[in-house]
Parts: sequence; C-alpha cells; structure tokens
Amino acid sequence: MALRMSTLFLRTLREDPADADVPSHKLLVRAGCVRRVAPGVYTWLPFGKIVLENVARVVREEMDRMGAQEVLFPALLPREVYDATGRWTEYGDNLFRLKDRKGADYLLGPTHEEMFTLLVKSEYSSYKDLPVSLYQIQNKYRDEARPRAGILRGREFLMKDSYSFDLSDEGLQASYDLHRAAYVRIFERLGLDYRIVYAVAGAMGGSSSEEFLAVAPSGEDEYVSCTACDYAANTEAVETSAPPALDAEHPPSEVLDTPDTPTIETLVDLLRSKGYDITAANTLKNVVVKLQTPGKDDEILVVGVPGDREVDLKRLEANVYPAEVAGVLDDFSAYPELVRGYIGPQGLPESVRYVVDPSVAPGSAWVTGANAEGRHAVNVVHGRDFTPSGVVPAAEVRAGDLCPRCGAALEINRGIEIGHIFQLGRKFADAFELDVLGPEGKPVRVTMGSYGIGVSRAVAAIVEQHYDDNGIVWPRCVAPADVHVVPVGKDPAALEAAEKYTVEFEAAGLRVLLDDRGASAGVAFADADLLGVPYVVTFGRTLKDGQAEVKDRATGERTLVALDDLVETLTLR
RNA sequence: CGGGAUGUAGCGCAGCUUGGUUAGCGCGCCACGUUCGGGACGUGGAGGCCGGGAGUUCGAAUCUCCCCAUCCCGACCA
Repeated sequence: MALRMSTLFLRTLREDPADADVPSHKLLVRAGCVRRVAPGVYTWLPFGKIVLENVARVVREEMDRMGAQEVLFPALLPREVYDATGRWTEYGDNLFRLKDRKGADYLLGPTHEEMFTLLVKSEYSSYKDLPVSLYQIQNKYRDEARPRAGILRGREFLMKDSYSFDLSDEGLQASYDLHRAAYVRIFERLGLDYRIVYAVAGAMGGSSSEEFLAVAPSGEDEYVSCTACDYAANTEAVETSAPPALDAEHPPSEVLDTPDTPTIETLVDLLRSKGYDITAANTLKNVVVKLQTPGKDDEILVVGVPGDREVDLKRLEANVYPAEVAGVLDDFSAYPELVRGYIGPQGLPESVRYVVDPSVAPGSAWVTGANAEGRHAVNVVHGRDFTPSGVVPAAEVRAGDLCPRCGAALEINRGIEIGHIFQLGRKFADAFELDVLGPEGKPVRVTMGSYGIGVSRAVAAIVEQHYDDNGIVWPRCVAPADVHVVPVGKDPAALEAAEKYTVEFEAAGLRVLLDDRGASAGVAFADADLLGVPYVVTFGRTLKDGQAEVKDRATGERTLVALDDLVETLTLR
C-alpha cells in the first residue's frame, strides 16, 4: 500500500532542532524519522522505521546468504551469565543494571558473547556440528557516559551481532573471511563509502581485528590511510615502522646545566641560544603514565617519545593490554626518584619500567633529562647509554607520517564505526569450557569469532553521506519509497492522475509515497526534498500535454515524461 | 568526572542588563474566506507551573542562593 501523506504519522520540521549539530541528527528529526525520548534514546516514527527495517533486511539477507542462522536472545539477562566472564564487574558504569522484585540482579545486554557461547555449549557437543555461525538483530543497551549526535551514539541501539564457532584456527580464519565478505556486500548495497581498517582487539581479547568505517567528518573514529597503497588503520592501531638501527659514532654523552627548562619548548629555546642546532624532534620526552591492571596494584610506566610529539594515551593503551592507562601522573610525591621535567632514561632505577616508541631507534642520540633538577644530557644514545625494557607504539600519529607497508605518506580522516569483525579466539570458550568431542574421542576447545554491525547507526551513517542543503537523499536500496508522487495545482485532474499512477506504479512493484495532503506546491516540493525519496513525480500543469515531471532527487535533474512511459521510465532506473 | 553553553507554547526564538498592566514573535495547529508549480494571504482562535526549590521585594521570567536537566568539548567507551 502506498504511503499516503494525508494520514501518514509524519510531521516535518522547517527548522533544525536546537539540540542537534551533526547533519544526520538534524535531518532525521526534521524529516520525521526519529524523536528523542531521553539522552541517547530515540523513538522511530513510521517513516524512519521503514528505513531501519530496510537496512536490517539487507543485513539479514547477506547474513543468511553466507550461511549464518538467526536467533533472538532476550535483552534482559540475569547477572550470573556475566559473572562467569567477570564482565558484571569489568563493564562498570556502562552496564544498565536492574533488580527484579526478589532483589535478584539483572542487566540489559550490552553485547551477547556469553549468551551465544552458552547456547552453543548447551546444544552442541560434537565436532561434526561445527563450524556454525549464529546471529541476531537486537537492541543493545550501554549507559554511555556521553551519548551524542542523535542516533549515531545512543544508549539503546539496534545491532546485528554474530559469532562463529570453529574447531581450529584455520576454521576461524575461514569464518572470519566469510563474514568479512558478507560485510563488504552489505555496505556496498547500503550505498556507503567505507574503509576497512586495522583495529585493536582491545578489551575483547583475541587477535585479528578490522573495523568498517563510514567516511564522515562527524565520525568519532580517526584512521590513517596510505596515499599510495591500500594500508588503512585506526590511529590507535597504526603500526610504526621502526627506523633502521643506526651505528653512527656519537660523542660521549654530556650533562649540561639547563635551569628552568621543565618543558620541551623551554629546553629547545635555551639550547639553541647556547648554539646547539637542535629542534624538539631531537629531544626525548619522557612521560610518566599510570597503569591499572584488573586484579593488580597500580603501577607507573615511563614512556619515551620524540619531543615534538604527544603521547597518544589511547594508542598506548591499545598496546599495553590488559592494563589500562589511567592518565598522566601529576603527583610525583610518591616517586622521589623521578625528577619532574628532567627525567631521562639513563640511570633510572631498575624499579622504574621504561619503554620507548618505535621511532626512538636503537643507535639514535637524544637530548633528554639528566634526572636532576635543572639539568639535561646531550648525546644520550639508545643502546649505549640506556636500554629500554620494551618498545611500545605510543607517539601520536600525524598526517604525513610514513606508511609502515610502503613508506608513502599517510593521511588522517574520520569515520563512523559501522562494523567490526574480530577473531575472539578461546577467551569465552575458556570461560564457559565450551568443548566438543573431537574425532579422536577427546574434547576440543572451540574457537570463536565476533562480528557486529550497528544497524541504527548505519541509518545515521547513510544520511551523513547522502544529504544536501535541502534534505536527505536516500539511496534507493534503503529509501522509504521508490517514488514520491506530488499532485500540484487546483485542477482536480492533478490529484486524479496522481491517484491513478500511484496504483499503476505499485502494480509495477514500485513503492510509492503519495502527497495527497492538498498542500501548496512550495510545501509539497520542500517536503519532497527533505524526505529524500529518490524520484519525485509531479502531476500538474504538464498534464495537458500528456506529461509528468520526473525529478531525480540526487542530481536535481528534471525531465518531462509522457504519461504512458512513466512506469517504464521509473522501473528501469 | 573536568571545562563551556543553554533551559520561556508542539518546534525555533525574543524579553532578563535597568523587577512593575493580561509574557511576546515566527513556524506549526483549529475555523472561515481568498490563493494554487518552489515553504501564499486575510480575519478569528486554541495552546505557557517562564526547568525546580528556597530567598530578597509591596511586586520576580527578570535579582540572590541551591538543585535538576539538556547540548557541546575533553576524559571514558565490544
């Protein structure tokens, strides 16, 4: 049945909502797709709900096609399941928790690894049953510290999550590849411009991990991509190719008096005034960070990076897992051996863990602190004067840095994370002792992959990439209708023709949005632009010539088409 | 959790500095009439605990204090 605007539960807004600032948020509200209920919680109105269902349909079709099977877990889950993996505690404030009338703890599922693992454990017990991939499309709940950008980052959101179960690492790789290929098909069909980038496995454990990022300036994720080859990675996960070890001869290191130079800038200024030809890039900055590891005492870590770069705490954290980086140390009172502003790697006590960014190459010489108030050392050589206990990528990544694969320049852009695939490995299988009986009659521990698509977020991502000054421009595949029929003018023949061709279009399999409100032409056209249906067919003054006007919403191109050719013209597109 | 901004009709806003009739404008909504291919016009309507509480005052949307909420930036975030 055609969507009739006279009765459709839809109210378009002429002005942007005051609380929105990203395009998708403004447009989805103005076009009557969503309404805010609470921070990060939205109602889907009929027009938007159709789009959401269309996206879900594409996801479902491709998941089914790759052989995954759909299930549906409850969103309301008992605490016990999350206790088994420790996540009732680990998830912290982000978990929506509640109690039933008896006082028993429940939660609203933020993700469903535990449930899938338990389900397979309870039903399957033989190697003959594997591999298997299961998925669901369901609301997730996360009490985000700061929901933002409308449905781009909500506290309740619709997500497709799937899990693969395999006997071997090779099997897991095959399941991963199948998912990856399915995701490519899904995002192609959705009309999204996206990049597949290397990601950090992070708190989920596991190894190989890639994110699908929809390219958008409003995106929250920053990624690098090579201007020459196809390397792309989340900035947290960028590999830094270590410069080759240098074996040049350096003069012996020497300690200088450098009063009042606690920062790189003051140090460089002072040394240049004394005739040393150095820049911030020649200095070795040593930053003290606090590490917290679940179940362990807090500790500190000193990280050495070139002085012209900041430490990227997210990137550092991605490389010290499972420890978390709790921030930069600001109270040095408990560490008298560390001289704030004048820390150097040479002569640090054994008890202090010291690591360097890969860009601090073995054999390179640095200007750095001398571990004494107001003193620095020059010609401090990595490998001669100090030996770090490890190499950890921690320096901020910048546009123009070199690609770790081919050496060309990297660029930095932003994207919206619409999909994430990774090889979980045996973390959850271990937690639940998920084994199947192998062909030799002995139990085999199952290995898992985890794969997610933000369905509601994808709707916002699509809008972020498909809009203009006048409104949304839906890709045909997810559009709420194929054709928007607009009768215009006071001649009743216009509405009659609109009604007649609505029937014909539908008979030809087209989905129709009919503007039978009797609104003025300006209102009807403006709403058509805002609502973004791919083709707008206007019946009006051209009827007397036996024609209607067909407008392509994306290009703005308008063509007059003979009434008899309308159905053919629109179905061919 | 830190920084900033904002709360007045369904939506977008003005009024607050300098307290004083019945709190105003645009959009939207209702009725009637005119209009009818790019957000038309007229007339008449409906719609407000001015975020909440306490205070100052003869009198508070307006001044003071406290609280709450929302948005943005940061921290945080399978």
